[in-house]
Amino acid sequence: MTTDSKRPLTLRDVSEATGVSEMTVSRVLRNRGDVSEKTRTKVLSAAKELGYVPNKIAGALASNRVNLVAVIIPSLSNMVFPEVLTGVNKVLENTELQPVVGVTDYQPEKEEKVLYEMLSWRPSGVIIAGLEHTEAARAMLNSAGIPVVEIMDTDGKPVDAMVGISHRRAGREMAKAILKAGYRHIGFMGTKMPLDHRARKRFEGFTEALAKEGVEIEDREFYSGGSALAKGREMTQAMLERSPELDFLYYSNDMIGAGGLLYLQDQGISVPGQIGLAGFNGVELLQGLPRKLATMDACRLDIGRKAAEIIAAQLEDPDAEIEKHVTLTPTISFGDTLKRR
Amino acid sequence: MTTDSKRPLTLRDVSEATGVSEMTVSRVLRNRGDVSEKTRTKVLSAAKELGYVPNKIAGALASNRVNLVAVIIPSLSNMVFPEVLTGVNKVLENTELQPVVGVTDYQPEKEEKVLYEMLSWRPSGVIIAGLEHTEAARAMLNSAGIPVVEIMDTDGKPVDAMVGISHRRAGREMAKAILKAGYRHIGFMGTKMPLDHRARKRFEGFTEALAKEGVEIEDREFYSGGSALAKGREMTQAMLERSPELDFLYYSNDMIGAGGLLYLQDQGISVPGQIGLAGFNGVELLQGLPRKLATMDACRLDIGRKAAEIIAAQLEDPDAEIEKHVTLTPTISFGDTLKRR
DNA sequence: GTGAAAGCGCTAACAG
DNA sequence: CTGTTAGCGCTTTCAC
Repeated sequence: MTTDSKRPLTLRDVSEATGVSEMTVSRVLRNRGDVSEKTRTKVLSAAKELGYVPNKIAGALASNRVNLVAVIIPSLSNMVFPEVLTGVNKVLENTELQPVVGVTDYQPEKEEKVLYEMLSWRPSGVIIAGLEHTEAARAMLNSAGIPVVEIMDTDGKPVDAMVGISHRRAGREMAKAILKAGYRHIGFMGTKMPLDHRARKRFEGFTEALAKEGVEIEDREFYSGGSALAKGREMTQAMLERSPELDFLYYSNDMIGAGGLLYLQDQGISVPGQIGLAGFNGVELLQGLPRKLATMDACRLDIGRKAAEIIAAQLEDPDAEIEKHVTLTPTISFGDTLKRR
Repeated sequence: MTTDSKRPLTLRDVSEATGVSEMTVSRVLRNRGDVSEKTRTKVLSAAKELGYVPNKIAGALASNRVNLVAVIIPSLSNMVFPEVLTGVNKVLENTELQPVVGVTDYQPEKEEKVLYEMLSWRPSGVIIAGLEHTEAARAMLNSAGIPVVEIMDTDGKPVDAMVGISHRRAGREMAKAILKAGYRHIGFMGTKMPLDHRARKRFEGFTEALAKEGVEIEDREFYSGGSALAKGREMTQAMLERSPELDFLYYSNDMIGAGGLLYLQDQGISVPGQIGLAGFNGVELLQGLPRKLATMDACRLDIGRKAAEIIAAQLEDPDAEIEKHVTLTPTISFGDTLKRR
């Protein structure tokens, strides 16, 4: 039976209960070294009986090994990072490693703080979103002496390794597809987030590719807070009332794009004939909407997976030859809202 | 400057760099006890200069204090738990405590494993979803000697404290509202998840309240995997083709409900006149859909907040009088898909 | 196959 | 205000 004593049990308790030395108990519990089958079962059953739970704090200190991987992301509330986490989990499940998540709310200072907190637990590796960090954060990553993978974005120089897509290129590709389909009067809607560097880079790539063909964005609007779907509706309505000449709307994420799509349908406006639409992300959630929004897959699952693989591989063999710059290529899906050519 | 040495710095390094004893350095870094302003600044600047990051592993072992709260939830991928986490975070941000998240995928064995892993880090408290756990898990929670709050559900007996809503009652209330509105031919759609006890309890409460008025569910369907929105469409179509006499559809979550709503609109079926609809959860995401689905708020943010408050209060003063059974009352919102009476 | 001793990096508890 | 001494619970290392 388990007892409800105040003090958690220690190896010593198990040792005393079995008459086996602490050392051997430790060996049994960790499956390390040879232990006779007899003592092994004795120890195991005693540990179970007593309800012994090992103290990883002490173990980590003594062995100087912490099987934790810090995963630092900006947000949990838009489905893209949870999906990255799923990818990370999938890979780490097959190892001794365990992810620990920290959230920064897109604030550099908070990122710095979260990173500091996490590093103080001496994790075995760090997976962190983005390539932009405070100088102090970069310094910490540099001197931590553990594998570091920066994820999501590859437009920049990583501290160590990076896995992601080029958001600049993603913006460019979408612009090209839109122009190729014949649209010329383009509006843009996105989040009001100066610190979302990836959205910024997509936007830059987008305008750059348009400019190359002599096209400029004719209207734009940014939002913050609230339900993205509703905001998409509102912004789309406002923009079309203001700029009725527009024939294409590019949204910085699929949720507001979906809101726009629903609005246009309500209005009986023909999509993609009269107006074309595109978003970004490939949100699976939206499958099932009356019409499929054109979008671009951000490879979130693969990013998480690959990042975890790099960490795991590097810990397994620090001298292994590992590809440290992984750029995935997002695929564009035309859906029902962007004419094909 | 920070150095890129292999070995992480220790207190001793800072001590040697300043000529101040380790103990005093420790005091400065933790803001504990009186230290002269002079040594204080000297230590602080040296620590910063060297890039010292404290080792919480060692600190925790020595002080027998770990400022971690284990938060164990079934899933990250449906927006309800991230929202609970947000509530937890909001409260813990104002304390020394830090949440660490574990995910169980709705599997009892995995829950047991995750719990074991987390307890082995000797957290200061546990917040865990649901009241149903394996016997071993319950034993661990019992003997951990730390505050435990079971969340989401209050239909059962908690190990220690609980915060949530009564899902049985939620199901009953919705049934009553539906009957009161005059609907009599009711179909049900939900996830195929024998282990989602809360969905099960809602269903039980629902059928029970119907039965009291002599009404039975006339058709039902369960799904698993895939995009909920799309599944909602498909299931709704299938069910209405099979059972055209239905005048109300009750969905176990808002996403499939929204899919159903979109399908009915496509078909030009009048809602809530010809058919009424209701979901569960109050997903903010869906604001912005052409019509608002009737639903019931699950109080997710409040649950997270309250649970964290209980943990924090209990740690601050173990003898404080704390309400350990908190039942929140979900409010029903009729939206545009359930006739009012 | 098993055990004894030493310490991981820090902090509690004292002593000055 | 500052320093000294003992551990925290485990694992490493070496001895048997």
